[in-house]
Amino acid sequence: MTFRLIEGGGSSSLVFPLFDSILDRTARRQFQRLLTFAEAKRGQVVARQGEPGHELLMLADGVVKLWKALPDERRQIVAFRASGDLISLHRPDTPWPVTAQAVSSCCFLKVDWSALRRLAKRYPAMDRALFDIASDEIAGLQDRLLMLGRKTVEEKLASFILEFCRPSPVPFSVGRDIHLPMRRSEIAEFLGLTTESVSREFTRLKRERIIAMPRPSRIVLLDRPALEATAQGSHGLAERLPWANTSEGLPDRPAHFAGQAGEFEAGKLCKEVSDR
Amino acid sequence: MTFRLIEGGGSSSLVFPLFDSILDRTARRQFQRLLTFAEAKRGQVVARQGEPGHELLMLADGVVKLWKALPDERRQIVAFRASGDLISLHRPDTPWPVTAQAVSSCCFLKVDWSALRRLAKRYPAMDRALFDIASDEIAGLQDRLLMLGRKTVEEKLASFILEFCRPSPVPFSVGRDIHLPMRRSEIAEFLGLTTESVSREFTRLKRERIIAMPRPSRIVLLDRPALEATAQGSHGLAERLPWANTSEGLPDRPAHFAGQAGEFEAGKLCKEVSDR
DNA sequence: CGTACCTTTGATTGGAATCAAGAAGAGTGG
DNA sequence: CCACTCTTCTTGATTCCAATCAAAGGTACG
Repeated sequence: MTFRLIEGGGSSSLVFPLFDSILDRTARRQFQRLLTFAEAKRGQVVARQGEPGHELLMLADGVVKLWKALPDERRQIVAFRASGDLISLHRPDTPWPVTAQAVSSCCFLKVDWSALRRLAKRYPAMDRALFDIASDEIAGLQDRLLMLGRKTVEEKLASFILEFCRPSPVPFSVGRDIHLPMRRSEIAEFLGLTTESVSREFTRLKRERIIAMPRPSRIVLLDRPALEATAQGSHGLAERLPWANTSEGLPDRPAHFAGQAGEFEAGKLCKEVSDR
Repeated sequence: MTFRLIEGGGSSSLVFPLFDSILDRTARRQFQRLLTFAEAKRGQVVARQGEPGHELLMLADGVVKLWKALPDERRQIVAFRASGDLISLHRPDTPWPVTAQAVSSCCFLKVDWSALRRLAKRYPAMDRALFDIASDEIAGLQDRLLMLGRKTVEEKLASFILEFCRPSPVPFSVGRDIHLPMRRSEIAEFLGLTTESVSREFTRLKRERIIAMPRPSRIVLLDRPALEATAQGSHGLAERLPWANTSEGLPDRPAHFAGQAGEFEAGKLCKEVSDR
């Protein structure tokens, strides 16, 4: 996939997929003037947890990892970012909630939050777009919670591999040959595992002809359905409970609400409640 | 804490903490007209994963759990919601990414997303408020990822207890006596553990005089500092590495960027990149 | 071509899950 | 108010999956 940051001609300048569709010609030009360009090499810390976060960072090329750590050296990678992604979504007035570090050579664009908000005042669609992006991020994080909390090693790794070949504008793929820019230890820190477990599971998938690995950083999908089945937890092939009936004793009702109180009328309904 | 939904008089109507501060008198009245009231008893499903999510739900009283499940019955509770919270933040046009189920008797308010967005067009501050809320949600989820991926049983439970006594307008507390509306199994599904592990750990904290439990659903904090230390992973009391020096071989630089290219000038910088 | 890091593989340990009862609450109806 | 029942919570014994410990290939890079 080719990502063209800014065209030389200056005519049909594709600023950033993010705001491109919602801004008109004038706004895009204004937006561009706010941008600052920056680069980082593998390993470099782009933003540190706790530091003030006045700027919105947009990754133009490369891969970045976002992580948090405990007092000892245990680390959890919270997300990987690829071209086109915003690096982090946090309130302008709050410090960075994570540390952002380059996994491969990166270049990105910076915008000052205050300037962006001034612009957003005239183009409210920007705020809505930001909310939509944040919502997608939330949905992704929720999926990852399920993965971290409940999946086994094999399910975790299968999910991981699939996550990086899913959308059409694939971040790391060339044909059916996927390039993994991150190290085993980084995959492990993303999945809540150890390097050894990741490695062992890669070998197992290789042995079972589900993937091939010409070299450690390169993956070829041989049996995508099998990988998808593994990711969802079809261990051997048994146990396939219809998961609808697991709701602890509650009648499996189709409707949303049973209480379904009538329409709410302002000033009429006076409901005072205290917790317990 | 007492939460007054709508005052009878109709004068100083406190709609919802969420939008109350950013809307003027007129807007608040308009907003109120959009609201619908609903209730749910313990165990009831309020919204089901996959169903269309045209409505924004705001919890007025009670506790709700949001969860996802794997094909087998493994479940992960993604969040608990208490009075004043939005139940879920997802794009208006997408289905519910989680299932929302009442943990205790609840009542809440519903707003149709389309109507809300129409209103937001005239009061853009609403969109910004939504983004801020979503950002907070993201930060919380990131913390939870670290917890699920890297913390031990004792650290998880300590974190959990602290999470429900932190903010001043405490959701479930009365004085120093905290009421837990959720069952052990629900705590386990939240922490990525089993019921037994949760129970065992509660007993351990009790034995070590860090908490007391007059009855299973009631907790008294006896030694908050000890609990906080446990939550952050101070096992015995040893190992207290300065975590700054863990960055894999990268010089622990204070600055953000080394590349720090000069100002970006539109139409001048033409950078074309392809992944690898 | 050597060196340093990364990855893989093997042997062993350990922590949380699982399996299995028992104890304590909560709710019900007499 | 008190049996009776059902659910939830606690505790114990055992198993098993992934972490840890340890060492031997591979890869990349100067």
